[in-house]
Amino acid sequence: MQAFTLTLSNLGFLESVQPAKTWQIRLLGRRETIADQPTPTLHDVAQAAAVSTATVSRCLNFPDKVAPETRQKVQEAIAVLGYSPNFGARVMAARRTNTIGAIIPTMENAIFARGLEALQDELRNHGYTMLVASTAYQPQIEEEQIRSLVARGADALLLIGYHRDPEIYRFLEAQGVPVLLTWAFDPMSAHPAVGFDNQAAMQELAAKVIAMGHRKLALISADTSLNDRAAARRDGILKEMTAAGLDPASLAFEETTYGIEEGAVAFERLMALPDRPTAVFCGNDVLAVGALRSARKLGLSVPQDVSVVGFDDIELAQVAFPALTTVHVPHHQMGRHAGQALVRHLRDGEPMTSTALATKIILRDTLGPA
Amino acid sequence: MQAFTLTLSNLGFLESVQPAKTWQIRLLGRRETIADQPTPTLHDVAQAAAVSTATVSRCLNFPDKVAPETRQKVQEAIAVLGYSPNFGARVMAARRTNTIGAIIPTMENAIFARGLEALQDELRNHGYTMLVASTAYQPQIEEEQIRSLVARGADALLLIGYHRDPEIYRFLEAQGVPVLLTWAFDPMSAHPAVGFDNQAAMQELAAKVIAMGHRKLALISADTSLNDRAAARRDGILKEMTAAGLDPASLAFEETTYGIEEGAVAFERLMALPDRPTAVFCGNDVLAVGALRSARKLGLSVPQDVSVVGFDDIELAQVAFPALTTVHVPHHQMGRHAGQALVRHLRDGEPMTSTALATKIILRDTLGPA
DNA sequence: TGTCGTAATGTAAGCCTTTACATCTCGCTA
DNA sequence: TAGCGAGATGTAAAGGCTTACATTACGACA
Repeated sequence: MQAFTLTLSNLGFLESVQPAKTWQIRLLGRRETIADQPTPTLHDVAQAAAVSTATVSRCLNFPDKVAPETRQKVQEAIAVLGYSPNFGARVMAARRTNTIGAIIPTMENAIFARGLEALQDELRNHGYTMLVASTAYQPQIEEEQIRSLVARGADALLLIGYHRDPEIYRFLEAQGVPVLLTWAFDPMSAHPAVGFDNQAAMQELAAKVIAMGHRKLALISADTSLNDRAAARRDGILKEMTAAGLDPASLAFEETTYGIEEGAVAFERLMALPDRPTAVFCGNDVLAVGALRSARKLGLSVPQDVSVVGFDDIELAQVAFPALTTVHVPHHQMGRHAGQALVRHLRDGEPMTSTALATKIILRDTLGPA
Repeated sequence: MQAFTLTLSNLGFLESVQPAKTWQIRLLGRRETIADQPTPTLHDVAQAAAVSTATVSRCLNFPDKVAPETRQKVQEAIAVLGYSPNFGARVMAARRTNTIGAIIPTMENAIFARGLEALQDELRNHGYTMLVASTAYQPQIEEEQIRSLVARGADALLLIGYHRDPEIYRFLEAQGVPVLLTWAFDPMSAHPAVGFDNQAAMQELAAKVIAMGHRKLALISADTSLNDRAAARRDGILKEMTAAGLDPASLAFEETTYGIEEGAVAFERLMALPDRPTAVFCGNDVLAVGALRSARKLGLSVPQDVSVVGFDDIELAQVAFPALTTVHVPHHQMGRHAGQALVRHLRDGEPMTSTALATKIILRDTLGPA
């Protein structure tokens, strides 16, 4: 496209010509440059290269299927015209998009970032594009995003956790869009998932905490009615408390939204309790870091005065001071596995496989004896 | 779609019928459910509602333009069939997507997360969808993502920083896709941007640091050849050093990739220098937090033994210990402004407006006298 | 030299919407 | 009662690409 568009787009004066015209172009809906150059199409390329549209298309999609000299000509034409295939048309004709949509609750806090980056990497290597959308933990935004991504022809969707309106699963099935769930793993569910058992992981941590002599426990969690991971983690604690002969009802429970500030506030409330807990579980590291900050402010030392444990093992955890004891989630591995499952399903038609990954407790400096 | 697809998708036995057929369907490329239900189209809805496709389309796009009873009928048909408009076809016919693409260097570290969330929010409120892609700081992945998003018909693009192959800007202009740059602001550039002056901001911080008596300065930065923000920040320090009569060449300079670990390693190298710096600038908070961790490990106290300052003021900064002195970037405001500029341009045809936002130095606990 | 197979290329249908324009139906007005 | 305008709906073209199928060219083989 070099010479050609260079010339054109650098004729600076054109930019001030006929502003009204620019507006009209917009009304026409045709995407054109200010110089009224319509976006080149396959057809234009074909003409420029003196071949048929089919050949150009093949050049783009199956380069081996066309003779080297022809390919050469076509590529030149593409370069000269600055051609870029129209995705919409392409999708419509081919009925596939090589696109996978990932919908996550939030982009803040980097909770999902690492796994997603791994997923994108895996998908890219196989020619798929990943599109991300976030929902701010709001179910109705999630539904909107799901519909949007489906309408955009996503070949498959990656969603976080199990909990959502059954209606949505039905819609997805009606639309024939495969779904892979992640960040959770429920052996009882029929939906394929690549994740880990939130409940078991938290239970294991709870066992460790209780073994340290803690009897007065607390939990700062995200809204468990909307977030199945949070609920499962809570249940893990409750289960272990029961197993250890503790009254599950004695768990001091704070529900809040994710955020450092929120974690800090919840922690303060907990510390103001008459029968102050000696160990505070946090639904994730972000909340835990808030709790840590709050403890510092209250003049409580961790873990001498109170133990704090998190979940996720995001970078924050090792940077926090004191370094946070938490549950390590294999984010990277999870993203990779999910990508592989998706690709195998889409490309090779294999059934989507579920995988449960192991978590690991990382003992750092915030858990001590009661 | 309720009743109908409910029935169909719940006829569990269908799932085991003719697996070979499923494969064939995939070959055909037609997205169908296992029960061979082709995805319903506008046409199907029109038939079911006994109206024309135009009417259905109007129902979807301009509900007021159709009579209430007709609308009712159509909506029922849509529900019964589980219809979802085909985005590709829609884009092709309407030649607009109401989609804005945002391409960021990374999703890790939450550097861009906050601003993006604000952007998405703003766009959503005006009926636009934001699509995010990340580049892992690799120019050629960025180019790929740009082309991909353009091909997908993004009505506009939001990119980070100025620095990229001029060829790309030409391509974008040839395609008639407006671009808004952000996270940077260069009054000299012709490209519209909503951001802040990285150089001036860092220079201001440098002035503060030098005023504290520091003479031996160091900088841990991202690759300045690929990242104009990093380069501008470095230049801000150099400029202030010159202004203060310090030799800019005396700045101990460590280039590394972004990451806590990387920051830690670079900091260690710096501390091993014969003429150890007393103040270490970090290109961003992530690196700074790494430096802090490293200092702790080396037994150096901050800011008594060495001062450390960051840039960005992401959440990490206030959670770090000691709390990090850094430059506050108005992420949220930036996202909102960017969204507004984009919407005004796209919807009202206004020229894209540039905005320079103010940064602010946040004095916390990591900067002390030399 | 005629036939055949193969590789390269061309032709044209079809994918699903939107929308300009045409048509129809009413209820009014003159 | 004829004529008119407004509102509701229908008709059909267009939009850019892929791909099944048709065609062509050409070398090999009998």
